[in-house]
Amino acid sequence: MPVEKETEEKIFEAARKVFQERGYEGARMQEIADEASINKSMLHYYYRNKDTLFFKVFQAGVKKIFPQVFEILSSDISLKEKTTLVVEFYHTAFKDNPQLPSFVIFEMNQNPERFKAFIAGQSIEIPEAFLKQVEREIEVGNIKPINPKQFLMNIISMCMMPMVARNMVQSLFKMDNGQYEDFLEERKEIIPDFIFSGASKGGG
Amino acid sequence: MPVEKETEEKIFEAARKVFQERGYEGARMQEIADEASINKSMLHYYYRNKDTLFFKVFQAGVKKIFPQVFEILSSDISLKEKTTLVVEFYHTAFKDNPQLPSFVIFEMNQNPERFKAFIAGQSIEIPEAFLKQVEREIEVGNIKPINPKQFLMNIISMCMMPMVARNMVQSLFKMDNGQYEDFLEERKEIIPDFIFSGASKGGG
DNA sequence: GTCTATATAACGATAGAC
DNA sequence: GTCTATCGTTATATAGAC
Repeated sequence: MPVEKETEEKIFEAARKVFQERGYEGARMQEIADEASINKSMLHYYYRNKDTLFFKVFQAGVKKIFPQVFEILSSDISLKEKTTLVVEFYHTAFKDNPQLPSFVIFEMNQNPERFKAFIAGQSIEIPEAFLKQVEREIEVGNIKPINPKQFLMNIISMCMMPMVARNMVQSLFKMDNGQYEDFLEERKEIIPDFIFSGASKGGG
Repeated sequence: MPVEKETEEKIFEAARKVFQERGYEGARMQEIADEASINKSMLHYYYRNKDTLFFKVFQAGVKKIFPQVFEILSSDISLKEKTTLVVEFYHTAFKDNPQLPSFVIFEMNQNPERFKAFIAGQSIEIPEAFLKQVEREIEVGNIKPINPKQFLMNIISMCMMPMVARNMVQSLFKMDNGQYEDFLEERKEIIPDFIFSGASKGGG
């Protein structure tokens, strides 16, 4: 059994946890080593320095947030079905590490230039097919006129904001962890309904 | 003219900028001093240490985000009017420092215990009157049944997410600063409409 | 590959002259 | 109040034995 691979993965997993919890600046190499139960020097042996290790973690994080959603958005199903699937994805994908969205968003704000190139390099791009589909649904008269990007923004916002601002909202709503998880679970049904029907009983 | 007050405020303003840009861990006392064009020792003379200075900045930030919104929410106007006012508030209040929401949310996630007491101490609390109003509107039949907290969460999400995740969204949508500001401006009208009418043309 | 020991640099904070 | 000089600590990173 190759011990190298095991240690390398242990380090990565520990780094993922610490970086997501504390951010790049707040993370300590020593804490990562402790979390992985290995010697601090091993971090440098496997991943030359803090920057390299961080970037691997960040990169993996981005790949967990975008590609699957973009795949749903470019698939050949109705707008309503897409919405439901996207909402469901965001409410299940981050159950094991709820801090991931917040981590990626914050680090993106810290260093926009650094990651613009990264996004451009990967095929991380809003699917043109989705934007066209929204426009078509408007022309046909199924939905009301709206900028397709605004439509998408509304969906993403309602999904991610409660995760990104979890501690703030949880404090304000005076909920414990269990109650907040129920709150999030409830949103899986509420959001698609809210998007397509709105709040008014009579409709638009 | 009392020079003390001037210097103290210059420091605070510089600290606000640097903390909001880099976060607590990323902020450097030297950078704050440079930003304020004063000697580094002055930071300690006026605000004992980094923690004290940070807390003052954070505290001021929280007070810019919540009280005014909660005042709107507890005022004696219709649900639709409240929604419009809240959306408008969030889209004008942070034009001078767009990073404020992101800053408060991130630092809240970093240290939840530390600020729960602070929130409890201040009268920062979801107005009971607002939640009751939503319930009443449901009973009367003006809006469809929904958990009032979910209703509020949807509004806040659609307002704040585009600011919090600005660099991420701006990269994905390939917008420059001007285009993104137009995008945000457009949301002032879109969000209230989206909330009360939804996307479907026929309504709910 | 894994350890101990240490180099090197940066940061927050203070002392003390003016 | 404001400055220079410096202390004490902690962080990343490396050298070198095993």
